[in-house]
Amino acid sequence: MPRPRTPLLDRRRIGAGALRVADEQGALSIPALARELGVAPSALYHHVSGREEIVALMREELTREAGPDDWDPSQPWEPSLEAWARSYRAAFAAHPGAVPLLATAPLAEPFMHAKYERVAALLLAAGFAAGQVMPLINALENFILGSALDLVAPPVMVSDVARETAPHLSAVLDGTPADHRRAELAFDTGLRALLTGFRALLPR
Amino acid sequence: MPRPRTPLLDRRRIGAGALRVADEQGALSIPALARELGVAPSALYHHVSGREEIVALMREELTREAGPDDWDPSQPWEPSLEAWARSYRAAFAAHPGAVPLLATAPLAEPFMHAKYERVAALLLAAGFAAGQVMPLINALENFILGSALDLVAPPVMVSDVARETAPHLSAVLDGTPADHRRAELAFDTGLRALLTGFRALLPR
DNA sequence: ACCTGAACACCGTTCAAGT
DNA sequence: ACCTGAACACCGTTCAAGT
Repeated sequence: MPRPRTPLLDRRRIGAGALRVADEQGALSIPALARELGVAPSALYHHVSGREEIVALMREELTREAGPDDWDPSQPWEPSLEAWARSYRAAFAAHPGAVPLLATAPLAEPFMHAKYERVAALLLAAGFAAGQVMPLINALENFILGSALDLVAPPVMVSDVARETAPHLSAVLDGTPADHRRAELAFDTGLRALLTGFRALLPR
Repeated sequence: MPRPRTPLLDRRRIGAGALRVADEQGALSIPALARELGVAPSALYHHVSGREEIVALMREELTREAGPDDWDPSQPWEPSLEAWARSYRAAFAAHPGAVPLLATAPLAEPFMHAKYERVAALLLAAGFAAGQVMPLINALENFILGSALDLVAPPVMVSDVARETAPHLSAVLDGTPADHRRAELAFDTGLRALLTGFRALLPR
């Protein structure tokens, strides 16, 4: 059935479909995506330039699902920035299978400008110098990206032999959760530390 | 020439060769690696189980190049931890083309135990609680990983149209370097903030 | 034990043909 | 404009054969 009266595909559907495929299979292939969308692989190339653009559409869809950042700009900067970081990471956490594909580049696409604009306004209003703001956002983003990858990291296993040669490592690992709370704890710890460090930069 | 008297390949050479290929081509393929090493692609499978293991060998080689962490354990924890983080990231920075391949998982391989052991010992000696140490290391590692990816991130471009809709973003971008110093600055800023935040966790 | 060369299934992309 | 089906170059991996 060539040329259906109402198009089977559009960029939005492609992005969302790719995200589903990556979620289910832990990887993305064009044939798998075409199957998911009920079309032939070649049909996709009428809407996107190639695989790379599909991944960009996945990022766009992910951001959409993260929801609007509707935080109140009159609120204090710290809880607002924290909420932004958490929702950003939560969006990744909702798609663990897609993380290795998506967390390899910051969401520096045009549709992200609105988000950056609000964060920049927030930090400027908080009293940070203009030259400080972008590095701060950048650093926080790096931490979030790395923490997203940490969501799908294999657990650190210390073998019994290593127990003798690495007593301190063994000791600190014993006191650390091995399940999903490990990554949560690392994220919480780092986020808190970053915010504390940011606060110390403000004039008093 | 099958079965040379002295083997053409070993795991060490494979890891180093793969790193060179990724550096030069920005990607790794088995045929390209085989060409680099002067063998047939199938020869590789006598030494590694597959592509995934080759990437693991690349990480191993990267760590080797980062050099031994020979910091003095009697030194204060903060400059030592900072030096560790910087050398870790510098290893990535030396192989920008390989970063997307390598920065997707923490170096949680067995050969990393020695490194973790020393950092754990350092932080315990500094007075951090046993339950705090692993989350701290984990958080720092996430930041380093994200910062490594940032090394190869496309520059954030704000078009002229966006200038009107995103005045704050435009303002803070004007005060930020667009070249390689952008990523340096973000890393320095985040690292400093993290260390400050860590310090605040210590009992006084 | 270590390498080659042929072979296989699969992938991303292109393009002529159909409506 | 939008989809199909055939086709192409390429990739990761396997395996029999050679020393």
